[in-house]
Amino acid sequence: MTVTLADVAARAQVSPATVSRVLNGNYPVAAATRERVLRAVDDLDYVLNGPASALAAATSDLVGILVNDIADPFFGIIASAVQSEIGGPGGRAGGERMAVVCNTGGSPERELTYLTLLQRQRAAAVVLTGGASEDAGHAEAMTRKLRRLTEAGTRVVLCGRPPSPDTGAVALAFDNRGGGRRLTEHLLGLGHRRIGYIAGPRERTTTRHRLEGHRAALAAHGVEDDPALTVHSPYDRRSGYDTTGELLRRAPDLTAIAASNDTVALGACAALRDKGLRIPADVSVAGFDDLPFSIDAAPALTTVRLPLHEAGARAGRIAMGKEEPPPGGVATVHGELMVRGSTGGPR
Amino acid sequence: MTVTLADVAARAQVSPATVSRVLNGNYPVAAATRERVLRAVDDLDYVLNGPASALAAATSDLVGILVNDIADPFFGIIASAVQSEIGGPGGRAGGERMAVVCNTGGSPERELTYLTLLQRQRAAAVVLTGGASEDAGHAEAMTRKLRRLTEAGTRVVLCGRPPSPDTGAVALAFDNRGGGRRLTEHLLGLGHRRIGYIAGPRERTTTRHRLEGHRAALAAHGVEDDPALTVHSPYDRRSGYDTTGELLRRAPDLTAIAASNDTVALGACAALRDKGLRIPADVSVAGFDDLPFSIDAAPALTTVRLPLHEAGARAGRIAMGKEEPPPGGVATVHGELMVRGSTGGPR
DNA sequence: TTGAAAGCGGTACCAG
DNA sequence: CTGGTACCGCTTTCAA
Repeated sequence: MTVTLADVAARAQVSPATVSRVLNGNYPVAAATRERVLRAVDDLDYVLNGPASALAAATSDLVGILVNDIADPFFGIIASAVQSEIGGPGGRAGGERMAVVCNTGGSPERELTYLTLLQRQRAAAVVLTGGASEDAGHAEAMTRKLRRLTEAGTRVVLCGRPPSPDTGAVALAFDNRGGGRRLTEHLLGLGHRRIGYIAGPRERTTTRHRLEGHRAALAAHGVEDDPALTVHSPYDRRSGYDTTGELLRRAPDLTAIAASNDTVALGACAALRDKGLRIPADVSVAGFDDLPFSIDAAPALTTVRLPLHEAGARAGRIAMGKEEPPPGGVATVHGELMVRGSTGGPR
Repeated sequence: MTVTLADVAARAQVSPATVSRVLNGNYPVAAATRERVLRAVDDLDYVLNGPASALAAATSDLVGILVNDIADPFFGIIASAVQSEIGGPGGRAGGERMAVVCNTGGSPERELTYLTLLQRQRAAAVVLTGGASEDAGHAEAMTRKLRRLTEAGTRVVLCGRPPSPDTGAVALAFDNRGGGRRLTEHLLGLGHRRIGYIAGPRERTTTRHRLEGHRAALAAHGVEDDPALTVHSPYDRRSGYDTTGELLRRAPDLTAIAASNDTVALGACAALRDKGLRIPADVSVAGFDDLPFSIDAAPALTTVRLPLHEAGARAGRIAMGKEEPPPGGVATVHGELMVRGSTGGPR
C-alpha cells in the first residue's frame, strides 16, 4: 500500500534508523549511504509520515497563526510576514516547516478551539495576531490555555495584541492608545471640536485602547466627550457605512469622523459621499492601520500606519527562536501618523 | 509529564479503549461510563495527542487550503468560506476539524512543498484556490502530486482553478475567459477602440484566460489587437500603478484600460489620477473580481463580480463530502458584470 | 458494553 | 558510521 520508511530501508539495504538519519539530516551519515537512501526515496516516491514522526519525536513542524479575519488584509499582511520567517530549512524531516493560518472570525470560542487543536498537533509555535476579547471568562481561559502551551514547549507570540502576563507568551503589542490619541489630536489641531468616533466591536482590546487614546486627546484639549458622538461597530466596511448614518443622525453638526480602522473609515467615506457630503470639505475622516488600498479609496484619509509587515516578521523570528524576545517578553510597536489631506478644518 | 489517554483511563477506572471510544463518540458507551470518562478528561485537562491519533487512525482532521496571496482579499474571502463549511462536528476525536491555510505566494515550488507537507500530515482534504502556473514541468509535477493525494484518500478540490484531468480532483472553475470577454465588450460597446490591457503575471491560467477573453472581444468587433496595448503585471496594486505608466507612454491615445483584476485596476486608477487624468472622463477603467473595497477606491470601476464566497463554500462542502461533486467532477462558475459609471465613451 | 493487545510508522538511545 | 530495538500515544479488531 503506502510506502513506509522500512520499505525505503529495505531497498537501500540499510536499517530504518539510517534512513531516518538521512531524512532528518541531523546526524553523520556516509555520503555513499546517503546517496543510496535518497535514490531509494526517490524511486519509491516516499513521503514521510508526519503523524508518526511527530509522535515519535514528540514535536511537530507546525506553526499556527491565529487571525481574527482572514479576509482582512491587516491580518493577511501580518500572516504573510510571519510565514516568510517560518519557512526555509532548519525544521525536522525534509526541511520545511508548515505555517498554518487559522481564522477565528473574531470568535473567542473558535480561538480556544484552534489553540486546543494546535496543542493537539503539538505545534512548534503559535502566533496570535490582532486584538483580543476582553470577556473576563474568556480571558481567564486563554491565560490557562496559553500557559499550558508554553509549558508544553510551544513558543507563543502575541503580535498586535497586549501582553498576557504569567503565561510565558512573548508580546509585540501595538501602541493603539498612542495612535488613537495622535489621530484625534491631529483633528483637534485642525480646529475640529465635534468629532464622531466609530469604535470597534465591544470587549476588544484594540477597541478599548484606541478609544482611550481618542478620549485622552479630547480631555487634553478640554473638549467635551459627548456620548452621542461615539458608536460601536464591527471592523468591516458595511458596519462602518451603517454606523456613520447613525452618527450623522445623532449629531448632524459633527465636522470630523475618526474610525477605529481603515476598513471602517472606508465605509464611513462611502456613507458620507452617498449623503452628498464632501471629504474633507464637509467632514474630515481619519482611520487606522493604513492598509494598502485605503489611499486609493479615500485619498484624503488621515490614518496611523502600523508596521504590520515588520511586526509580523519579528514575531515569526521570535517564534522560530531566530531572534531573542524583547526584555521582559514585551515590546511595544508604534505607528506613524499619515496626514493626507484632512487638512481642512471644520466647515 | 503530559497526561495521556492511559492516565484518563486509570482515573476513570476504565480501559484506554473505552476512553478512546468516548472521545470519538462513534461507538456505543454506557452513559454512566461516559460521564466518568468525561469528568476524568476534565479533571486532568487532557488533550488528545493529534499525531498519535492520526497515526493510529491513518487519517487526520486537517484540511489544507492553498492560496496564492494571503494578503489579497480575493483569497481571504474564498478561504473563509471554505473554512466555515469545514468546521462543525463530524470530525474525529473531539469534534472540530482544522482548516489550515497555506500561503504559496504564487510560487509553484511552494505550492508543491505545501502539498507534500499536507500529504505528510495525511490531510483529509485539500482545496487549491486561484490561478495555476502553466509551466509545463510544474504542471506535470502537480498532476502527479494531485493524483497521489487522491489515491491516498485525500479529497482534492480546485476552486477558481481549471480542471486537472485524470487526477481525481474536483474542479470549480471560474469563467475567466467569458468574464474577460464581456468586460472588453462593454468598453467596446461604449465606443472605445484603443484599450490598454494590463494582463496578470505570465504563465498563469487566469492571466491567459482573461487575456483570451479580451482578445476574443476585440476580434469579434474587428478591432486591431495592438501588442503595444498589452502589458503584463503581477496581481498587486504597485505593479498596476507602474505598468499603467508604461502603457500611457506606449500609447498616449488610449481611452480605456482593462486590468486583470481589481487590485491592479486600483493601481491603474491611482496612476491615472497622479498624471492628472480623470476617470472615466479621460480614461475608462475596468477591473475584475469586484473586491469589497474596490467600489470605494474607484466608484467608476466596471468589473466582473465572481461569487467568491459561494464558490468557496461549495468547495468546502465538496471537500467534506457534504455535497456531491458536479457531474464529471467539473463545474464552471460564472461572474456577473458590474457596470458602474464607466459609462463615458472615448474622449 | 467493555477489556486486552496488536499494531500504526518513525525516532533515538545503546551497542558495535 | 550503522544496526537493533524499545518505545511514542492512540485506534481497533477480537473476545469476553
